[in-house]
Amino acid sequence: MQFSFRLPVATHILLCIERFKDEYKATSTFLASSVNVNPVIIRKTLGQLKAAGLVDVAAGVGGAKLTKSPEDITLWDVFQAVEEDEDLFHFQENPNPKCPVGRNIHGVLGDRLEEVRQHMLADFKKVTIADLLASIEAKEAAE
Amino acid sequence: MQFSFRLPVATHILLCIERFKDEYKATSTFLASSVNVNPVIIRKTLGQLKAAGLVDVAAGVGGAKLTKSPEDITLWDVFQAVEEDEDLFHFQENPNPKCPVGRNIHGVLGDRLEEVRQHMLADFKKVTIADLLASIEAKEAAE
DNA sequence: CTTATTGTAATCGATATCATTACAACACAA
DNA sequence: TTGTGTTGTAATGATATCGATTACAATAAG
Repeated sequence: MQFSFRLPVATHILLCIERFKDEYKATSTFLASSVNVNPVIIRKTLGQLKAAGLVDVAAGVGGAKLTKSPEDITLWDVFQAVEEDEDLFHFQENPNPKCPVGRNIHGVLGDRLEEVRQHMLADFKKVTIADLLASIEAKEAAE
Repeated sequence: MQFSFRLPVATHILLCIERFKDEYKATSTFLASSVNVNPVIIRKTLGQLKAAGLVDVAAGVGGAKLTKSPEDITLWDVFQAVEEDEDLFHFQENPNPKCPVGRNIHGVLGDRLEEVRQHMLADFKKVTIADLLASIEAKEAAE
């Protein structure tokens, strides 16, 4: 069980926009060629990033730009933009209310799992687009 | 995007086995009536917990028992028993190798996300079946 | 008006999950 | 030995989600 491609794809998009901002217009076709997914997927994801206020997309003329500096965009922003804000795990809707375990498990286990999720979100906040771009440049320079 | 029912169901099973160990034989039918899923799901999950060494299941005569004390079983054990040990997110298989972002994103972003996953697993280790049972008893006593 | 692009809907195939039925294997008791 | 209750497992079906793809109206600029 895994999360979908969406966070990695959205992150890839933001990195490409920033990395090539002075060289290429960031159209869905251009971005699709780096990520290697269908341009429609790029447009949908770009739509989510736009709704979250992370990018501006030029209708008609084409191209996307970041609305903030890459130091100010974290994986948390990206995750919130492309994933539903929901529990980490599914819970059985109707456990047996006559069983002490059944009638309390959602509350008790759900609380613990929500804490885990909050830690995960806090971790996401520690990583910025600028960090990732710096790591990429470092790797490029290394070899 | 969420993880499946499996961790909550498996946890529910372990809690019921322990909670009712002196009152009822923990058959798949009995457990199914508390969790409210099909007994076959219980048997499959019980099979995973058995493979992970967390329970003994009596073939033929029926019933399951914990192999360790509930203080020594954590959500990490349960998670490992029922979920694949894989990346948290899918990555695009073939990003463009001619693009500096495309050829480095898996390495760079994958590393950060793996750290997040390790933190999540560490969080799971902090919660035991005994903790959860204590919380349930506390809730029961409260009202 | 032409051109390139975005935004969006619709459809398709693939995959995963859980529910359910069915049945052989098994352990124990009468 | 036979009967009963149970486990282990295979097979099937319904449902949901995801990503790929096609299609096309709306948009902006020359």
